[in-house]
Amino acid sequence: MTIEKTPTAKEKLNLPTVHERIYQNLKERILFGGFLPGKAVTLRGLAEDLDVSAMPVREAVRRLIAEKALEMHGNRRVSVPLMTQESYEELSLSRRLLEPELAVRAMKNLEKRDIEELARIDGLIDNALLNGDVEGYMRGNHQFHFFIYSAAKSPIMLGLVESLWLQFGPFMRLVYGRYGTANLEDQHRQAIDALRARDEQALRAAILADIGQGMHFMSDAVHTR
Amino acid sequence: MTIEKTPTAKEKLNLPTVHERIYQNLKERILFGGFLPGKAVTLRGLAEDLDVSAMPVREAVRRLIAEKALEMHGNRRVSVPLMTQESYEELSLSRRLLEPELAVRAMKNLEKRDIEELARIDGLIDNALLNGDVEGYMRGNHQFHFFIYSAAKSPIMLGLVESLWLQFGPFMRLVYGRYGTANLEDQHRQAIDALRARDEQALRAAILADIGQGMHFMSDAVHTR
DNA sequence: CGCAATATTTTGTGATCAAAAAATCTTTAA
DNA sequence: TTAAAGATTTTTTGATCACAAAATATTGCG
Repeated sequence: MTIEKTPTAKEKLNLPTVHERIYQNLKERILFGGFLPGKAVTLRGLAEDLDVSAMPVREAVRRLIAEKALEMHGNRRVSVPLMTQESYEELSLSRRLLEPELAVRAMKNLEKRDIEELARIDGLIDNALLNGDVEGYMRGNHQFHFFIYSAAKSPIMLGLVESLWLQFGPFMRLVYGRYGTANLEDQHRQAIDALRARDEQALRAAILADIGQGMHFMSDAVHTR
Repeated sequence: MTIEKTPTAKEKLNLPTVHERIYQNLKERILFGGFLPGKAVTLRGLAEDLDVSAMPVREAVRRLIAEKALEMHGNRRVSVPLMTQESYEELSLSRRLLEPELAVRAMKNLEKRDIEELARIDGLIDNALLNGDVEGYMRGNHQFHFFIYSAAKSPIMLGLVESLWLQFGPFMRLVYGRYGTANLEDQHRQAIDALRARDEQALRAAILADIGQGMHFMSDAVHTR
């Protein structure tokens, strides 16, 4: 009988390194509202919160800086970036350039049951909207888009788009927290229909429309200050 | 009389931190041919080469991994990524989506004397091509493009494009090193003309043509293996 | 010779600490 | 009271080390 290597706790949870775990933790908070724009971030502070040494926090934070999810100032302080009109405009344009393309590339890989899964996620989003559950909406919306984009099997473009989402996450949370989710309507159905029909043009239009609504909502906030 | 703080060597050279200096060093090597695809990179090895401790090397390497300039494998080893047909295709598409847009955004900020500077850089490129100076060509080409793109004052899009260039740099160097630069023709003049005429459509076409030639040259190499 | 088992070396990871830089608080003088 | 000067604290940065995991080299056996 061969001796089975007993899986360590690490392996069970699929969390190979500490800095990776910290990275995922921080990324979630940035994407779904744990960190608001302007929030100061210190290595020591995070290390104490998360009960680890400064080293893995350092690696996770530097990675997020490289991904533009955090910002390092001239004085070496780190914070969650504020949204400016210029940044907002660039993010919006970049999304419109990349995301429809990614969706089209995904289309040929999305089977019937994948589209059912998307419909299920869309149901969760509707629910969150009804309940005014901002975090739930943001999680669902992210899941919906990246379920599609991941199917494109285009890791380079996916990485570009992930960086964009990290950059507007905190601001989006701020806006929805202030104005609520009541005015949001679910724009995902057209995308689902387009995927079912395998209609490339309709899919592009649907993704553009969805980006348009989300970003337009933020556009108001960035202009009125 | 006030006591002037004597500027340290660091400040003179504008190299605030060690890891920043290492980062710039590695980035140059990746962009212009110091590192070829597949090359293994170790923290201790680089630290010894550069005569610093492992720590700042670690930060620089992790940053480059986040920017997709280096690749970390499942076994935690780091290397310069190999080019695959899929990667090549994604890089090409991403460039075609982003760079013309960036050039158009730059156009309104490029004055007459900026365009003269571009013509000067283009002259250097011609020279390098004549002399079969691969590194000189790559440096000039990079300088030409990023002189334009930087004028767009669009840091987010610029960051996306920088990541793309880091990803094809090593492979481009490999290809040009193998096939020479004789077959390359200078495609920059149309871009300069379009900028002079402030013709947006012509500028888009010129940037697309330049991307097309550079990437097509690599395309041959990635298919024939 | 071929191949599996074992030993050695190499390498990334995480903790700890000293030094430098920046921010904050305190003091002092007009 | 206010603002500049000085002292204190906080924070990042870089070096060093122990440890674990992976790769490589060595040994031993058929």
